[in-house]
Amino acid sequence: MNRHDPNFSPKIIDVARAAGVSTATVSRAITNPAMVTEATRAAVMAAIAETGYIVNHAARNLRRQQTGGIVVLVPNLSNPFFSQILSGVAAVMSEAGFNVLVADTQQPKGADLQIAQYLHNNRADGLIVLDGAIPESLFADYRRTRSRPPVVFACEWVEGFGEPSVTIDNAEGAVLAVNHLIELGHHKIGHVLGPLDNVLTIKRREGTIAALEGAGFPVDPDWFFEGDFSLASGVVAARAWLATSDRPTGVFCSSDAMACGFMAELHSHGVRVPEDVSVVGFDDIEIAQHFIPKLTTIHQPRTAIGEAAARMLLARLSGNSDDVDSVRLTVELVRRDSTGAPPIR
Amino acid sequence: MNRHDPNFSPKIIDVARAAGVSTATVSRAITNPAMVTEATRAAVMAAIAETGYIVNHAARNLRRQQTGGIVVLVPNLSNPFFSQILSGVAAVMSEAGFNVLVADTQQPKGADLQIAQYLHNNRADGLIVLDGAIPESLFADYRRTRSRPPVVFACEWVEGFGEPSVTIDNAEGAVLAVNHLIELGHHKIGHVLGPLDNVLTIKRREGTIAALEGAGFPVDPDWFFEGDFSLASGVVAARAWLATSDRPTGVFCSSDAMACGFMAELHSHGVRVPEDVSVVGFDDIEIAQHFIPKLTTIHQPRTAIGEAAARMLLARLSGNSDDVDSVRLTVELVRRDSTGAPPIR
DNA sequence: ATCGTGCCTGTAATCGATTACATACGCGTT
DNA sequence: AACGCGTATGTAATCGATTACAGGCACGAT
Repeated sequence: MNRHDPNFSPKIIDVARAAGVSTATVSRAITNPAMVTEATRAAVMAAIAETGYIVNHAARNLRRQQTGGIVVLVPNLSNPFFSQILSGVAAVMSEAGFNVLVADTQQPKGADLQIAQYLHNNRADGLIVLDGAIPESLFADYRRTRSRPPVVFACEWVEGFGEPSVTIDNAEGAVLAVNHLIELGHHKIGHVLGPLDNVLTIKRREGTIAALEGAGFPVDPDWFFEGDFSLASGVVAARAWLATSDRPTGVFCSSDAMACGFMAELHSHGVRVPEDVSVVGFDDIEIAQHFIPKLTTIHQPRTAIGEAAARMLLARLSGNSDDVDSVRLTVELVRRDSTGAPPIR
Repeated sequence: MNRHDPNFSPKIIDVARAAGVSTATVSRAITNPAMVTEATRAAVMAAIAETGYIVNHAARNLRRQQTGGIVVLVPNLSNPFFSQILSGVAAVMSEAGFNVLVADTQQPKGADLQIAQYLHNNRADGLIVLDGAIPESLFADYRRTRSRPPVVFACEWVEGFGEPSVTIDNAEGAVLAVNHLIELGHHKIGHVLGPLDNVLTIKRREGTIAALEGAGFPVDPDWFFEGDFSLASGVVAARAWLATSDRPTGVFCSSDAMACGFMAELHSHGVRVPEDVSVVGFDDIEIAQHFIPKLTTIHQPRTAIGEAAARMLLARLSGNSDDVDSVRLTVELVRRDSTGAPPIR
């Protein structure tokens, strides 16, 4: 195996020889150009081009005591909501030269063990966590060491965990949604929730109740339907709504997916949106503006969330800033066709 | 920094000492249990548990001349279609102990360079490529070396590339869709295509034309609308359809997203589906069964595609099988509410 | 002329696990 | 008793880049 062998992959020593310098100089020319002369740098760069050298990351990482990658902990990769955040993360991170690893936290097979590994040690230099439901127990070791990789939460977070996060104002979003219904004249307002122990569910419910009470409207437990953010659970909620004797005329769903499932099921029972009932979603996923009717919803900037989280992690990795603070991005109401005045009864 | 320092992370030598053996034996006990005595193995395992040892992957990878990871080249991460395939890949790969790296092939910033790196060298042990539109030039180096990482295509592929793939029978899917419309009595059948240079577009168009010609029906170029698989392009196609004087009564869209955009736009112009026009999609994404009307479409097993691709790559990585053959998974027609008899004119 | 200072470069140790090679031991054969 | 063979283990080289440390050189100050 020499330089004419098609399998030959040049090492730093080959570049050094070609440039007539030492390996140390080559290394410096690559990672810290200011340390070498203009002339040497040029010679090294030429030698690199000539030999077709590419650094061996395993060797670099071993020596530098890092991994060159960050991992994103995603609950349910196949959910488009998360994949768009992942997209933002990947854009920023791969530009910064980091590998982006993904791990699905809801994978049945030993996901916990895998997550523990990522949290604990040397598979990744940092993590971005999109899942607020990581079991406490997994963090036990984490808190104990000081050499733990930095964590940034995005979207969801773990209350009281003490690591920075990039989130939106979920309560505010709910307030916007409910106030919109109130302004349209609705008096009886319902809410389709996500999983009860989910942080987003909790905040959005708080906002919903606050807006309702602020306007002096009833908060009827019969009008709160539990879901899990999925399309299918929106369908289930619609059936519950149909089975309610005194139905709310406006319904705020805690995700667009649930709103779509909700509307789809109502439609197949002959209930019209917005004539019979108004529906507001949350997220503004792509389909929202193309659904029939076009869905009024709370827009969250998903790609921006991912990018912000990535930049925050980058800041923490570069070390000079342990003072990174949590960021809260703004949400806004997007009025479309799924909301209107309540039916005149 | 000793074993009582909270930053101390045990090395293989610490385990070796704790177990009273050499590092070589520890290594063997971990990776090749059959090579050591029952008793030694137990002692090593106990020592590992006691010390809390976790292997340093950078060191292992350096020595083994591998990276421990595979990369998935995804065109547009935020597309739910791809993220679900990614999900299947991740499930299989992380269970097999591989890191799963993702890279978006459509990222503006030097994506090409990044892809070239992945193809060329030591960032990944293998790749799964979901994008059939990777520029030929990037493969130039790849073909030249024999030490290249194995590649498996999934969904899309590069014609004549000579690496195995996991695909569906796209032409067959199109035939199923068109025949369904024909059976319902449609005579004038249109087709909304993806990007013209896309392999899926090409195969699906071939199937469409074959089915049409097989039934002795006209293939009218005015009834073929170019799109790009996105919702937005479905909207554009609908406008084109509306502007056509002699409109097809049945339209087969090459993706569900386009079908939804198509139907949404028709709806806002007062055209009813399926009364005025029947629409068939392709993919069977989650929203298809909840859209209004529920979308008749061609189902593809996305998670299964990802899993199959991952297993195929695993087989190639384990080396013993350079004889892995391409796999073609079956598609099927799912009849829902967006298709019906053509209008009586 | 001598010394100090700063800049650039080279030598060699280092990161931590794997594995080629060497050794030691036990046991059955001749 | 000597030998061969197989199994289990240890010793030390190795993967390839980074970087601590040690020169060496030029230039200005004394």
